[in-house]
Amino acid sequence: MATYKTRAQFVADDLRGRILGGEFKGGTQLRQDALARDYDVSRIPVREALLTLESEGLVEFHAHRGAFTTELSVAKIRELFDLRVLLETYVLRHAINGLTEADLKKAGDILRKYDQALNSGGDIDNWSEYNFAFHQALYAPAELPETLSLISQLNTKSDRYIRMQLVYTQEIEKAEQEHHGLLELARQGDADKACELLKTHIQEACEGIVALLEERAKQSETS
Amino acid sequence: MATYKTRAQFVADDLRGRILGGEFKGGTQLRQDALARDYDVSRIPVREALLTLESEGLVEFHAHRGAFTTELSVAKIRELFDLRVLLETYVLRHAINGLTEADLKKAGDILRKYDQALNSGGDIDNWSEYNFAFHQALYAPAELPETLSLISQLNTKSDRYIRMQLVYTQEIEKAEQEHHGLLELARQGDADKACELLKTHIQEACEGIVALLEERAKQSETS
DNA sequence: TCATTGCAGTTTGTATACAGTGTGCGAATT
DNA sequence: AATTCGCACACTGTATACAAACTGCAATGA
Repeated sequence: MATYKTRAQFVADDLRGRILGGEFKGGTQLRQDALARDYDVSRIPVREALLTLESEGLVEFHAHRGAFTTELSVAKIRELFDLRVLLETYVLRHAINGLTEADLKKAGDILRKYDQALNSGGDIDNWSEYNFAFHQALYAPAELPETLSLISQLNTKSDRYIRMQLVYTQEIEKAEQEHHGLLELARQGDADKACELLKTHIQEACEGIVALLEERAKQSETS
Repeated sequence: MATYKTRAQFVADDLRGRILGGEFKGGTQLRQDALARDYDVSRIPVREALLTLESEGLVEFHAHRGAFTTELSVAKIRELFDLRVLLETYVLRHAINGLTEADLKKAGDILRKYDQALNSGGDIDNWSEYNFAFHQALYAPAELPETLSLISQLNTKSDRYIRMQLVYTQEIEKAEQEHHGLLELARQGDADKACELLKTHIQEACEGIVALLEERAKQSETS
């Protein structure tokens, strides 16, 4: 969370993007030496970056065998999304109370920017950022930084799968509509309905991912 | 979470204990060189340990100025305890459904061991471990590993303050009684009452800590 | 007197170097 | 032919070494 950029942090940020972007499938070994050559740094900042990613749950260390990208089971994905429902409805409820015009405008601006990017054929990397930015903007007025940090953690862990779903299904438009709905309910101050919508928003994404994963599992069985 | 022990992990574990034990007050600088000499290792594992502790929220890095122990504001403490209520009642509810005799016995055993340690004048370090072990035993049957991990995070962040409260007030006996009550309600399968008790158990601890901190703030003002 | 600049000392962040441990392949044995 | 042993290689984990950056103090100037 430090505001400055060490080499280690640069590597961590870039590597996170590569993992979330799907460049490394689950369980692949990340060799420190190779990564060090990739980024033209020594292995020390690479190790530190890997440790950071370990704490984020994207990577696991094994004794004297180094770091491997993690892969989530369907059960864990379900658990993560259930947690997201629990925590995000919790903050949304808190946020809606103290929502100002400025907050609504900010969230609306992000949403509009995102609409534009979408219409002009924006790609997935941007989508993740916009999606996260919108949710954060909506949650920020709750002034619960620790909670937001937890939510951010959960998102990081599941982001790979969300992107996967977006690539293979056409869920983006639907998510977009739900975002507009969410913003409208927030504007009206209807916390119950907003939370209900948020809940189904998250749960449907989860089910989409699970369906996709199980279909894949079947395919690799028969092949 | 790797199961093996590198020097870095040893340092991290020990240092965590020292921070939580109150050896370093909030905001004190942790010099890598000094720690390296302390543990008779080079600065590399020390740095890695500090990075681990940073991800746990016990330490903060500042640009070219190294690591400092963090200090929580009253608002953040309240937020953390509110989160604990939310997450712990959530898992307790799930756990109570699938609770077996073996689970109850395990939790009971821990509680008994803890009673013994308490009667023979056990100290605070042990208390933290026992307390955590008891809660984990009670929550484990929920089979929600990610959730338990989040709860564990929250506990780590607030553990310093819990210990402080226990040192300065005589809350241990009360907590102990509540633990027994919790176990009994779990045995009866009364999720509602158990969650209610857990909620007040956590909230009262929070209020105790906040009262203590505010008293201290007043004292340092007048002095 | 107070602010500003420059320098020395200290500490971090990283590169290089090295020792220990796991891995995989081939030889030897049954 | 299959299994076990051993050796060479590869990679990790850590120590040492070095450069950049920050801190604090002293000297200078207004």
